[in-house]
Amino acid sequence: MAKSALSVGKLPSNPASAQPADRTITRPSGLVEEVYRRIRADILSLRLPPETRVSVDSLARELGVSQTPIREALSMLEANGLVSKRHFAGYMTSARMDRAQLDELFEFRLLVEPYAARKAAQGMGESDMAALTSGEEASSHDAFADMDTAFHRLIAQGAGNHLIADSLARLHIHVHIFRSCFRREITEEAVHEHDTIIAAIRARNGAKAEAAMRGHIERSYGRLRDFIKE
Amino acid sequence: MAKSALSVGKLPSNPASAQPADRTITRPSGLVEEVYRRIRADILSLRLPPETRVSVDSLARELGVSQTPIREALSMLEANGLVSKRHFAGYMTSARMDRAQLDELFEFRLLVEPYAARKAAQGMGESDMAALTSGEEASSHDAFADMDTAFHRLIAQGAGNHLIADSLARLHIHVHIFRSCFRREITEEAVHEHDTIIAAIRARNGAKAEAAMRGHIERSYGRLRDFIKE
DNA sequence: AGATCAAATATCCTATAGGATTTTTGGAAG
DNA sequence: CTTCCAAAAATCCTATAGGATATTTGATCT
Repeated sequence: MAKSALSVGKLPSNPASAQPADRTITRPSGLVEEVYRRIRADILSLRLPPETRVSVDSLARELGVSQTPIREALSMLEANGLVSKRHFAGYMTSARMDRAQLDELFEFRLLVEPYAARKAAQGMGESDMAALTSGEEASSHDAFADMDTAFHRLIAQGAGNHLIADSLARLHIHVHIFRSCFRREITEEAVHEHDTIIAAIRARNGAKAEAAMRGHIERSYGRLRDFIKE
Repeated sequence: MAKSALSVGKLPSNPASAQPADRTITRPSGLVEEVYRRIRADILSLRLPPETRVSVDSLARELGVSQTPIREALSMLEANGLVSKRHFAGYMTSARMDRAQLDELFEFRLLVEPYAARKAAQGMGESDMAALTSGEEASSHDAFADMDTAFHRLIAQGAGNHLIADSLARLHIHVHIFRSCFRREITEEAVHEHDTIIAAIRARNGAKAEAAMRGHIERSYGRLRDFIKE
């Protein structure tokens, strides 16, 4: 994630990643980032399920730090839509997506991701293209979820537009949470669809990549929609 | 802006707005929100130009509050991409868009806004549609900038997808800042283009609205691009 | 004059404390 | 048994203080 004044929704990137032989001086980078990542990880892993109250005091005691950095981290999480705040009542993890939100989310993905796939097929770097993996070798649902996130992230980045990559990354967080609530999704189909997309991108076939991505998202929507009765 | 777990990028909405006869008890809503809006307004009005250092101490003295709420507000602004932080060095307003970022921004708008215009034409509410204004009666560049923001916001909301509305709103902030740096833009053309779009939407002509919006954004890009030599 | 380095200042980051508000608990009345 | 209300507990919100770091200033040397 390159520097970008427009790189809205700053998810503090892991400092230990993507720095092959960086000669920069080690910057402790502060407690806030660490607390941020900790809480964010807890939300993504459902250790903090949706609509769970998050107490500043409790977190301070649990993590052994004072309230100030925790409040800052929660403010950032709030700006990123992972928690919500009520005045004098504290923070709470956001509610799980309902049907209407799922619809909106996939409408947005359907608008942006096929376009991103086309552009990625046309201009993606060779190394990133080689790193694409369908998630076939995933050993668990959690492992597949992570590989799926990486798959879509790589393609979004391959489109060469930070705004596209960032907005899709932000949305994918909620897909991840939603999926984690229902562990019965069929991953085989998704793996096959991923393979089709990878093949189109490796062939530098933009139109085919776009169509394959569109189909993948539509089917993915169908697989997820059934989990909501409403 | 309706409540939405996905309503990422929470820009604390003005509490005095859009509450015609609300019977809810007055919630002071805290210093943080007020500080947030104050700093945000200062950035948008160029009272805090791009790449200006923002000192927590100075702000605390200037606003007469302690550092804690200011730090929280700045954390939110950072998550929204309006300021950036360097550890132990403080906050700084984000840099003005360069050519590459302008290109990415308008590529994104060109992808999303025409689609939003089509959907708005098909399903927009009558009252919102009546509120659409081209900005003809704007008396200054600043006034036109605000009306332009409202114009695009109404259409984005008319599309009925909070994710679309939110992401476009966030991007438009940067368009606003960019434009404010160069006050020589021709607004007459934009007004005319707005009128074309309004006519198409009022006629419930989705295809025409989409095309008109596409043309408007392309021309708007052309008008803004000239301000960057690089 | 320009560059270099050290001291002084300004600022940031985290911790702690006190007042204000919400939530919960417990008991009494219907 | 349920409902309602008051007191207690927990929690939040803001302010202030002290240690740590970056930035600036100013003097010295080449």
